[in-house]
Amino acid sequence: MMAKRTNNMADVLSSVPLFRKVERAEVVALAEQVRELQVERGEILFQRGDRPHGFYVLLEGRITLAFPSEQGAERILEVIKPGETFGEALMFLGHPYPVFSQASVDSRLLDIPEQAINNLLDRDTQLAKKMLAGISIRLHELVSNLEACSMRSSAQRVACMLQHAAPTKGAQEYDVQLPAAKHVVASQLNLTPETFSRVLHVLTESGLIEVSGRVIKVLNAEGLRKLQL
Amino acid sequence: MMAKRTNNMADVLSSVPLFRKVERAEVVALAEQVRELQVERGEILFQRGDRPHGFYVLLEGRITLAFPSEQGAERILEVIKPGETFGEALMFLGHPYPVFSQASVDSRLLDIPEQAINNLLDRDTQLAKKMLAGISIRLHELVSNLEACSMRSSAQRVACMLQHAAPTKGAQEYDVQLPAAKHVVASQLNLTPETFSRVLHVLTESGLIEVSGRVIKVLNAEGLRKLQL
DNA sequence: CGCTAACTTGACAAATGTCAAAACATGTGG
DNA sequence: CCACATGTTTTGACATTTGTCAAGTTAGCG
Repeated sequence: MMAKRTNNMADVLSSVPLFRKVERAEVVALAEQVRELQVERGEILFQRGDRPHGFYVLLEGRITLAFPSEQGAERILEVIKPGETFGEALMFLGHPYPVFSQASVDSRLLDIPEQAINNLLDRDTQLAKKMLAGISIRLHELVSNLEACSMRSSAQRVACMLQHAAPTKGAQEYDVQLPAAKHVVASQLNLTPETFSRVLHVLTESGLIEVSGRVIKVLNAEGLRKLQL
Repeated sequence: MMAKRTNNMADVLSSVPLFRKVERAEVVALAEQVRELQVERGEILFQRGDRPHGFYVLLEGRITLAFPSEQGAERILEVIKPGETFGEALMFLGHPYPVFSQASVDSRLLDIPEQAINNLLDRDTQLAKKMLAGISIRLHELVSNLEACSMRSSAQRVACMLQHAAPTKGAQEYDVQLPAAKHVVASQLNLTPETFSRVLHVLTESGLIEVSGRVIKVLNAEGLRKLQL
């Protein structure tokens, strides 16, 4: 029975990009040590200030990482999607989490203890490289985020986001489906919902986009790009 | 003669924290592949948009990483000090640099080619872990930076910086020597020099600090902390 | 329908940036 | 040691951007 669970878990682990190339024997050993978690919509996985004991892999659902604030005006830093991992960096450092994490829908995830991954890193250099790559991506995203915050106006940040959402690079017209409620998108762009709404209004006035609910039709990608100047 | 150079270089490499525990034979092999660079004050090491071929270790001097901007209003992201490495993350990703790097004083550094480090990572798992830790620190700093930008006012950012500069945690009175010209510090805090100056003025008025040139005397650390709320 | 939550709009306030000028340092050559 | 030239910092007046609060409006959903 236990072997069954372990085998299932090993299969699940192998389906995660990070562990795809790890040898079966290692995955099985790892499977013994991971814990599967279920969290409901709205539930907090960890609070800012908690100490990490490992890192997480999201299997299903959606987890937001955000900075808390007294008056509930949180700033959403990142939305984790299935297959992605989070919390590795803090685990390696042993620092308390600077953000809190909350499930925005019912979610299922794996909790990988530090010990387990540390052992595995000693035996699988490919895994180490993958983790290096994974953290590097995060780092790069943060740099972009910081650049957006410090070098760009609200309209430029929105334009930038719309360009990243283009289906093909260079497309002039396309539809963007916002991945979440407008106030969530606004928070990721470090804007208030009001400002976000006003920016969309202005871009509409200029004939660059059309908004209907959560779908934004980009009419003139070139025009958006020019805003960036 | 060549062996001499290699040996010297190996010694230099071993003195860098990242390579301290790497075996002598490996360090010697690495030494063959690294290049030492000299850059003069003001010289640009790489531009935003350049493709990375490896990463850098700063031996001597000071390198700033900054976002460029048309009107020269660059935003300094980070100042690299001797012993530190930079550019690893972008190397692993193969993405063009999002920042440019400039020597703020005459500097000496090592250029480690991607190949070399990749090979070494396959053989030294301790090195991999160290690099993971190094990139994690960077990531954590960026998160803090982003939090400061998006959750804190100018005065709070300055107060936060002054607290980090405390010699011992909890000290109530201490001197802070600014590490660079005020406009550089301002840029790191994502402030204009004018705003920075005004903030220092306000903090002085409130009796929290005293400013004389590049030395700031903190009179009441507790008061600074309360600003943060 | 009617309720709730999401979104928009308007009037206003606060924070920060811009530009220009003055004050202050700092180093150099006489 | 002075006087000048250069670069840095401060100050003031003002513009701009963005946030805040309150009141609508709209849109889903039971």
